[in-house]
Amino acid sequence: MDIKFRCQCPITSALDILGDKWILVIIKQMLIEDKKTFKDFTESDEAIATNILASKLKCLEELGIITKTQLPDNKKTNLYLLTEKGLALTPIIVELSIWSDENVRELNSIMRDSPEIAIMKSDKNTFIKMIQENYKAKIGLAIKNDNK
Amino acid sequence: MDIKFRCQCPITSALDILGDKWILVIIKQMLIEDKKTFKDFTESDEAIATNILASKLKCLEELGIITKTQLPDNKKTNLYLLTEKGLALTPIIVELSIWSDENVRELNSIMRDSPEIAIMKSDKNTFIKMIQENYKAKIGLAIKNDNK
DNA sequence: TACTTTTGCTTGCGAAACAAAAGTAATAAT
DNA sequence: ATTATTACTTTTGTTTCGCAAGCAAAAGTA
Repeated sequence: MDIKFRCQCPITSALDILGDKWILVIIKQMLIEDKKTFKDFTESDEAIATNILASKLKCLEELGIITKTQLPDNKKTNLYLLTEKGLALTPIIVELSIWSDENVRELNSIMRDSPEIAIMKSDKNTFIKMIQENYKAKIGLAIKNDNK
Repeated sequence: MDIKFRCQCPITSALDILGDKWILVIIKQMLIEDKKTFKDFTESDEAIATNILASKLKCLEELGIITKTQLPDNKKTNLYLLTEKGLALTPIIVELSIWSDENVRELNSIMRDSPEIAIMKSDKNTFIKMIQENYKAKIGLAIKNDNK
């Protein structure tokens, strides 16, 4: 499962990792939809097939973008959590959000609006930090309490 | 060549358009590597196959992200240029650049550094505007002078 | 004017990625 | 002990990708 890089360009190299239909969707689900178990992901709106999910999670783990951990009192359920490298993708997710709001809505009639879009645009940096701090707080809880 | 949107999520909808191996690479080549003809693209480092290139250009045109125009004094060579919708992808390209510099370099030993990365990080917004203004100036020239 | 090259594609075919459904093995709940 | 849940794997397609070749129109050259 080794990544092949097409050339020396940093942007193209980023897309060698992120440039597919699912990787950034999975990151988004973890970051802002609170998904962290295999089952969480299978139940999302995007309806990813389980074989694709398994292979993408493995790939993300190998790249150091997520970690897979077991909880002490549950040997079945694995927790998939973003690393710092994964959290660092937040600005990209936010920019995708903004571009989509302004340029994709006209093409997708059923697209919902994000209520935070105005805040997001007016103060991008604090919004990014907010999402990241929020995520860190949540995974702290998840590990301590073993909650769903 | 109609796009199918997976769900109502704005981010996922953006990735229904941008989430593949080539779309953002082509945008990057136009935006910062000055590529604008079919031949320009085929000669790039990434070495895209011509059938993929043709289909992606068509798709981008249909989505209103690029335009295809002929020059008055050259009936053979088409010019592919970014629309405002395409130019609005600049922040995403810049964020990919930054994430790559910090997180992909360790995985791709042959990756080159961008000399502008420091400027990019220190003043993101002006850098984005600079790229966009630069592009607009260039296409103005290209249309007036019909230069290579 | 004829010829050669360039440009912008299309076609055909094999390989890889993606997708739907079913199956499995380990664990947890009843 | 039985059933359900979770996290996968396997199987069987389908779609996308990628290479090589081919081709037609326009442009350049003799």
